[in-house]
Amino acid sequence: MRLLLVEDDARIAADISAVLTGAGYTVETASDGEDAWFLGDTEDYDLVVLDLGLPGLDGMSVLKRWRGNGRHMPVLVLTARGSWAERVEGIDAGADDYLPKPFQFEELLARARALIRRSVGLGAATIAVGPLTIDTRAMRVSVNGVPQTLTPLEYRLVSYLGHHRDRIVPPTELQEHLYGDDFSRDANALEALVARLRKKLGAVAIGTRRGFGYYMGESAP
Amino acid sequence: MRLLLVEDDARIAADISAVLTGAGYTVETASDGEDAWFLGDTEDYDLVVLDLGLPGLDGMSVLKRWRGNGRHMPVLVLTARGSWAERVEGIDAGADDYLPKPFQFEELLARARALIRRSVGLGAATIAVGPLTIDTRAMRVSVNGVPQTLTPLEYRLVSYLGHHRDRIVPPTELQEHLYGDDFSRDANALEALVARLRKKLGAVAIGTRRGFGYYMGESAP
DNA sequence: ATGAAGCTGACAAATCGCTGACAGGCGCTG
DNA sequence: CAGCGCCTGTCAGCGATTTGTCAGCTTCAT
Repeated sequence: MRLLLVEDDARIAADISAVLTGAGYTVETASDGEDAWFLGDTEDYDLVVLDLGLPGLDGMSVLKRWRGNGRHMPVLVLTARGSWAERVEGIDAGADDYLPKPFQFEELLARARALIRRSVGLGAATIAVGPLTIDTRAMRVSVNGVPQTLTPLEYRLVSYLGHHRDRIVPPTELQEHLYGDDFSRDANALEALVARLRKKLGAVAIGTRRGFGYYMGESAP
Repeated sequence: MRLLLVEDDARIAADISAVLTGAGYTVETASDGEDAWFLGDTEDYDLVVLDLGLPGLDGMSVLKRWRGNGRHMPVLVLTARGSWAERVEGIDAGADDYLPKPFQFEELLARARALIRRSVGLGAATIAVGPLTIDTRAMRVSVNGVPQTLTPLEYRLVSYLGHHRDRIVPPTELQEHLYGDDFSRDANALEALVARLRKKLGAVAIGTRRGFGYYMGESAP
């Protein structure tokens, strides 16, 4: 299950992201309205968690634009407590549920589960890229039908690249996704991780475009 | 097995809850319609026991809303004796069974078992996984035909994993089903429980996928 | 040819899960 | 009510796995 988290406060975003990741979701984040709008419009998410107070384009406008463009993924809106006006406006704009801040993480998880279940049910659970099959429900990857044992971090990398197949993903984006904004790590950690993965999945599974990033599937010249 | 008990009279709720807990279920309670609706909408229960006379949102409306949102868990409704009108309305609203008050606790337990068994499918009272046999009616587990003595908590864990065989169950999900939404426990409690179980049932009974969760049955690489 | 970017194998650190021991709580019994 | 036994959570330590770091090597573009 793939989530988009839209939250401008980096610390809060990191916390929420950690909780959701821990619950088994693949989390991507956007910190301003433009980013959020672009990602929600071009990528497929199983759920969007949307904070309303954003720099640039505000959350409500982002939501309206998505719906206007026919994007129907469930959206969970984080509101200030008791802000009725916002809730009413949100309903009109197409929000599916609300969570007043501050909230318990357990409650966030519960609502996220409820929304995902209601909308997708089980959803398309596998992604196929070349010889690879990624089963997002069992969190398992097969090469030519042979299941592989991946570590959690390895799995997250494959999953992310799989969701962004045929696109070159810059290292910074991958680091952000894998490690959040914890910048303590050596840049080489990612390269080492890729090396280990290629050893398990075959060298062709992940491609490199020197100076730009990594990709799975076909990359344009 | 995780149950939601909806009952506004605190004394009655406590009694029923005690009986159900004693029968090996994890019971959570709601004392008004709003609570009940929210919990039933966001959490996964194997059965809901619903009293109709509630303050705030009444039981029948709660049930209708759940069904309207696509929530299909079995619901056992507690009605006043001989209230035919209620029964008919309840059937339309999506209730699965009725129990006229006052009732014997044994009857409540019998109906609860029946509903849960029916919903799990197969109607089978026993689950077989590898060398294990789980008799859900007697709440007993056998290894190669040899009955084992399990504590209530141990049984619930085996039972849950058995119902979800061949699937990796994340620790968070297990905690939720074993302990309800009581989040106070140390993460290690679950590990300790698994260790005790493996000692009784054999090390192979429960598998671990490091970083992902536990499973019973086939999920090996 | 040369420097930067990326790869790799070895090692070290951090993390995760397992286990045995212990203790508090609860119910049962005398 | 005290004493006992069982169930279960907590703690601390261990061992295995996972992940980060480092140093040296290869590859690629200019």
